[in-house]
Amino acid sequence: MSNAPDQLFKTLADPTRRAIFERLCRNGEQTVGALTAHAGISQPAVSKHLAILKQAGLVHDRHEGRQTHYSAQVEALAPLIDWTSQMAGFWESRFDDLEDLLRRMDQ
Amino acid sequence: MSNAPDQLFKTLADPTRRAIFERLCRNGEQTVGALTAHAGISQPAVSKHLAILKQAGLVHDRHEGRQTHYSAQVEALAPLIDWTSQMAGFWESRFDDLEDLLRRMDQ
DNA sequence: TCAATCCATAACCGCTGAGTTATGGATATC
DNA sequence: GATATCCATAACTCAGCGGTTATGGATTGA
Repeated sequence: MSNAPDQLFKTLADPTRRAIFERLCRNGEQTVGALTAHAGISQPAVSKHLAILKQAGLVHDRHEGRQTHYSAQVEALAPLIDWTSQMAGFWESRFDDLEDLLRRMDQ
Repeated sequence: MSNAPDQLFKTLADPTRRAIFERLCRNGEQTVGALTAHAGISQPAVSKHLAILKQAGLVHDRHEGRQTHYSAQVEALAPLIDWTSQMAGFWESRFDDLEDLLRRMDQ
């Protein structure tokens, strides 16, 4: 089982899949048919992308008759933000260590 | 040529490559040999990962004799932060009346 | 100078994954 | 009930990518 940022990065690495997610973020809930109309690929391909996005928690599906409505779950991006700020934090703390070292050397 | 977030996502999607980047963030500048010692893969594989990280602007290399020192460039993560906050922003603004109207007109 | 070390590149290989077409189940429409 | 539509899954293909070994250039040390 992969950790959260790993799955998020892999899921969002594909441009087509990211475009679908972006569209759901911009325009809100969409049916598979509407998404397929703009994706430039076949309907099964879109369904597969949606399944992967759902697996990553990035989208939510709602069944209504024979259509399925998908919507973005932006909260799922949280581990990505965490990872990024953690990396920046490591870098910053190293900088702080250097600053601290230089300050002590100065005395 | 792919846009910035696309290259970042693809580069960071590989766990081995991301581990190398994380190590550089945590521990600062490292030689290829030091990175290879912890990566669990061959030295050429590490060099290839570093080349891809460099291509994405995520690392910087410094040649010193026969060794090459690599260091993380956390600033390169900026487009990732931008993209994430943009997605969150779209999600927020979907409750705006004008955007909602435009969305329904588009369908 | 000769040998050893460090790293990058080349050439190759197996697997993953994104796309396709085919199909079927479920729902809507006639 | 018959037909059409929406979507998901199955089966398959093919390119790209991450790994390997082989090799060589550059630098260091004996």
